[in-house]
Amino acid sequence: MLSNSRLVHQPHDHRRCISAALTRARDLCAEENLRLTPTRESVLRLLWQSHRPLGAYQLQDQLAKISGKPIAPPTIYRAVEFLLKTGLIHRIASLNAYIGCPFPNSDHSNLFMICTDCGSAAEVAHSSINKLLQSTCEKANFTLQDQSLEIFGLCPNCSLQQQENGGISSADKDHE
Amino acid sequence: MLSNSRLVHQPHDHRRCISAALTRARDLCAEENLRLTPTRESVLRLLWQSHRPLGAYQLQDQLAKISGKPIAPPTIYRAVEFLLKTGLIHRIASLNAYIGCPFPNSDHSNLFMICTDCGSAAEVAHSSINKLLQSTCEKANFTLQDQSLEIFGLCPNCSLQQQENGGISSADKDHE
DNA sequence: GAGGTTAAGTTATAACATAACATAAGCAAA
DNA sequence: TTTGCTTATGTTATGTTATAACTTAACCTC
Ligand SMILES: [Zn+2]
Ligand SMILES: [Zn+2]
Ligand SMILES: [Zn+2]
Ligand SMILES: [Zn+2]
Repeated sequence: MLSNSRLVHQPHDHRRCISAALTRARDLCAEENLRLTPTRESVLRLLWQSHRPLGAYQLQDQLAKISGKPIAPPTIYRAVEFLLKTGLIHRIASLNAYIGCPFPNSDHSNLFMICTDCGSAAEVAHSSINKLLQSTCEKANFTLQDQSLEIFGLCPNCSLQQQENGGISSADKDHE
Repeated sequence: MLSNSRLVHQPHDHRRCISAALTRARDLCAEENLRLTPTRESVLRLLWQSHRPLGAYQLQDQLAKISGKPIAPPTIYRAVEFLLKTGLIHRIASLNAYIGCPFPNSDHSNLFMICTDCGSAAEVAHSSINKLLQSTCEKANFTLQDQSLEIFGLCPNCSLQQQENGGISSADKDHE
């Protein structure tokens, strides 16, 4: 099981997450002759500012602030489309939001563990889940093409806090 | 594994699907003292007209046609909200669409097998997937609350047709 | 630097969803 | 059977997410 759950949900040097992601992105684009333009790179960087998924219009606001000029929705959606296609980010359908992929180019489960309290989302690549789904599909004569697995609950941090103080939200706390 | 995949993807007397669903709904609402009003029942019936998920505005159009008067979005969303809360339907996040639940009141996987060709969606309750997810969450100290599992591919029918004629879409064919 | 290709800017609008407030229907007790 | 409470619906407006269509600019190749 390839998981970044521990990393996401524990204090860590998040600058390293960001720089590693950007390096991976540059390498991958160089290899495949794709253009990681300034806009695309900015959107990717924004998505790596935290381990929480961001919506298109949050990206729009933040990019406008950074670049000091108004940004129209298509600009964001085009960057997002590119990053999705190259596998550098994922879309989380139940949130209408996007998040950086910690292991592009590897095998994927498209499984996300999303905290309903703090909003963080951890991607998990889990080969036994993939196998189980695959065999389920085979039994049903269903030709599997893609999957979207989103599970909701309390991340380790928020679980602990719930137990400790009886359920006071930590939604505004940040644990990058 | 409790699956209605076979039923969904094979020719069957679909009137029985509809009437069974409505009977279940009436019983369930009677038991729990909930009001299955005409609007709510109409929306449920519309969602059972086929095994394809319908969006809110498709429901709006169709309900308007049936009732002979314009219907505003809130009417649909309220009915949908009620049916979701009572477990009679599900939302399919990646499609922004809704579909009737074939086994309300049972244990759920919230797992849908969605055909990318004909659009049909079959719900599957799969205890080993649930167990696997549960144990995965436990290992990660993640407190599972809810899940949304959507897998995409070709249903048995469309798989066959692809093999036979080399990939001509059957999106406009109906196999209720 | 001409010409093709890809990306970004711009404007408008489609598609999905909810807020807020007014009205009506259902129901239980006075 | 009126009163008053609760729940459901009607109505209008608006918020949120996503894309269409067309123009301009940047990039790359020859
Ligand atoms: Zn990924
Ligand atoms: Zn959390
Ligand atoms: Zn169900
Ligand atoms: Zn099909």
